[in-house]
Amino acid sequence: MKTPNPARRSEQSRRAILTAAFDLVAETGYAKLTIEAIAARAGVGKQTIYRWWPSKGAVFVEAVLSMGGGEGQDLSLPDTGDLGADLRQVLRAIVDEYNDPRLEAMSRALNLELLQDPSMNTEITERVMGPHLEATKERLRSAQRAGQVAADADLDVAVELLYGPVYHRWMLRTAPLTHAYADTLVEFALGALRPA
Amino acid sequence: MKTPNPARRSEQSRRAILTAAFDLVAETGYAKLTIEAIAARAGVGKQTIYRWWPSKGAVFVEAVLSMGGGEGQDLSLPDTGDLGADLRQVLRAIVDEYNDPRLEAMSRALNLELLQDPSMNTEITERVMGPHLEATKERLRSAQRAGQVAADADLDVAVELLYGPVYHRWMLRTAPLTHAYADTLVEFALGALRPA
Amino acid sequence: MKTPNPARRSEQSRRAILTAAFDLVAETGYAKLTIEAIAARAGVGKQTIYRWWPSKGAVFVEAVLSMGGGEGQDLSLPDTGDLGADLRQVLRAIVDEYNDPRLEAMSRALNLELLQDPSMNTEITERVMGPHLEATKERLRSAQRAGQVAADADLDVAVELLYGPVYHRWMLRTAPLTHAYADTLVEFALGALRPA
Amino acid sequence: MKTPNPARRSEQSRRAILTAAFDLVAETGYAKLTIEAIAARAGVGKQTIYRWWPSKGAVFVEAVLSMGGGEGQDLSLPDTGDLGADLRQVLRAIVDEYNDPRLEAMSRALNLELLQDPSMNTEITERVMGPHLEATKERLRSAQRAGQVAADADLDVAVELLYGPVYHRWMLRTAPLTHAYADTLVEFALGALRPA
DNA sequence: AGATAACCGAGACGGTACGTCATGTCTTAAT
DNA sequence: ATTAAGACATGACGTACCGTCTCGGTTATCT
Repeated sequence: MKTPNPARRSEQSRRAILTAAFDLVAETGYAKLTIEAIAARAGVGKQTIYRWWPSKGAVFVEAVLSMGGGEGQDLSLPDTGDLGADLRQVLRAIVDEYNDPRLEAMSRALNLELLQDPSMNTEITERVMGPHLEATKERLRSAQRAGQVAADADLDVAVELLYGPVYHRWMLRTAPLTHAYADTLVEFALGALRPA
Repeated sequence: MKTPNPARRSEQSRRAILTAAFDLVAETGYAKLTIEAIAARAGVGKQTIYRWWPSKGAVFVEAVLSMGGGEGQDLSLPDTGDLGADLRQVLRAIVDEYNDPRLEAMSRALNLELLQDPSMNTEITERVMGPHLEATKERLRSAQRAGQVAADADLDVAVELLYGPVYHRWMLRTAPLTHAYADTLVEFALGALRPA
Repeated sequence: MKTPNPARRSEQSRRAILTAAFDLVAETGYAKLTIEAIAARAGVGKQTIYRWWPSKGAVFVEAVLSMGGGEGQDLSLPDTGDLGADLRQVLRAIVDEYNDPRLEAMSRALNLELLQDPSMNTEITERVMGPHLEATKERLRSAQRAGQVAADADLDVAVELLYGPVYHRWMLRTAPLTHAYADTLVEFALGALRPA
Repeated sequence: MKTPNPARRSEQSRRAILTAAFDLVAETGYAKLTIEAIAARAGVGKQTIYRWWPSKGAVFVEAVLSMGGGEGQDLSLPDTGDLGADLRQVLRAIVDEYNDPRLEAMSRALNLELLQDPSMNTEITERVMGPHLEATKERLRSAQRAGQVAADADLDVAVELLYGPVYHRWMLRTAPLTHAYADTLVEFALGALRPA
């Protein structure tokens, strides 16, 4: 198994493959996504996929990254001074995303890959979810400076306090994800984080 | 396709299938679990599996339920009067479970199935995870009666406040799951839930 | 690799495969014969072919045997008492076969398989060509009894003296295969075999 | 597709390719000979092969011609005056060649190519086998002049009478190729060819 | 001497077929 | 009627080569 030379790589094929993968998931679902289908749809030989990606999961993750927004955008949270309002806005947006079937399917697929292939973990966590978590942490840091959040609060945990419950409810479908739920969560979080 | 008659079902085959499925996951991982492998290991015809279960996920879930503890046991939390201590004990136990490779693999498989097959959701959520959530809710209700938790707190959300973060951290592997982390979580939760 | 159980074998699939293989060679030539094409044409899974035959060559040979006349027929040469006339008739018939594009293609394929796969040799030699050689030897034996052939002549070699040259000329295409050529050959052979 | 300019052809690459092809057949057999393997072994780009040869068969034939003796040598048969002795010597040598695994493999490959690719026929027949046949014909012609062979005998057929049977027996493996067999063949041939 | 072609090595590309694996359906014999 | 056994059509897997197609890097002529 010799390693291919990236300099000679066909950018056209690369894009065709990512587009095909992304569209196929949107159209038929991740379960029916196959390397053969991607290759056929992209008008590409299977080997071209196997040459550059280790698994269909890797193709999909890269497709999501390069299609869905990409990495160049600004993910930072609003900072109006009203921490509660700002967090409510973000959590409501997340709830909305989970309620959008299209985005929900992508999220489902991403999490599935996370579970299936540990080697994929870093890729997904750091590049897809990480930035959002980091941005939220930044907003909390700002609030900390403003004295709205306890100075000694562990902000990594604080972020999980906000997102963990939504994630839990989404994964387990224990109850519907509503704006009211988002608001309740923010209220709880503020209670937990408030300075002594 | 006629529905089979459960009265004539071979209990011996049923047990052999569940045992085989459980052991195979433990030995080779859920990814390599196949109907054919289960049938071969159990010394059973493939049809016997297809006759009684809709998918390999269903076999696995039933295997986990019947092997791993089952449903007959008492899941209720300790109630020493010290809510913080009781919750810490539970969260630490959960953290320990996630750190046990054997149990972690099972949890992984269960969540994977959850993501893959929506029809499996009720089964898994209600029978595997539900009881734990319910027991925790019960303990919180007791604390509520004791005035340690705000009377108007939404206990469903309160439970998620405890488990959501651990779950989030486990799934995303953002940071190690430690007892200290469990304790921090309990502290935050108590802050969020304390009466006004 | 477990050996399959011939009792459960589908006779219908077997015939469909052999027919498909035979027809495909006739239509597109042996070079383009693939297992996939046979399976597709026969409406059969590839595995069903791999289960029962070791190679496409084996399928083809069995196809030729079961289609092209089969083994049940009488291959014995005419015995009019005039050895020369009888042999001329046979050699002319062989020359005609080699000149028939359809039969020539089959012969080509058979000989190709012979060269390619030594394990196929016995099968082809004994079941396809052997009977003809044996029948010819039988006719020569009769001539030997009639005193038309030297009593001590090695009949195996005698048979090769007749067929070897035609075969050589056909394979190497050194010159056209005509009835006159067949006659010349018989004349030479009679000269070589005549009693002292 | 423009025709390349032979003047600029790299002699070094040509030799490397032929050597690689020849050695690969000797080492792994003709069946496993691929253009890619030749190119890799020769340290040559695939295109260089495709530029100068129409098929791997053509490469191989040229390799055999340029490696195995070549065309410059004297193939003429001994002419001691004793036709039988001279022919026996030649046929025994041929039998020995067929019994040498190395040479046998080459012969196998050559005949396989003959069968597979009609366009290769002239090349192989005329350049590899033709000279031997012609030399033998020349020896017979000499014998004809000496009155040891019938004046009206068709010498093309006479040559086939000698080589056809050996070839037949080799291809079909109907019986072992021995010196005794070679001698018998010569005896038969002399009987067939003797003047009336 | 400098330009400019051709060939060269390397190897990526779209394809086709390979031989294997698992799916879910089916048939058979036995219990 | 259920079972163990396993053949079947289907479809995807990951690999091997095919023959074509760029790429830069040498030659080797031809201005």
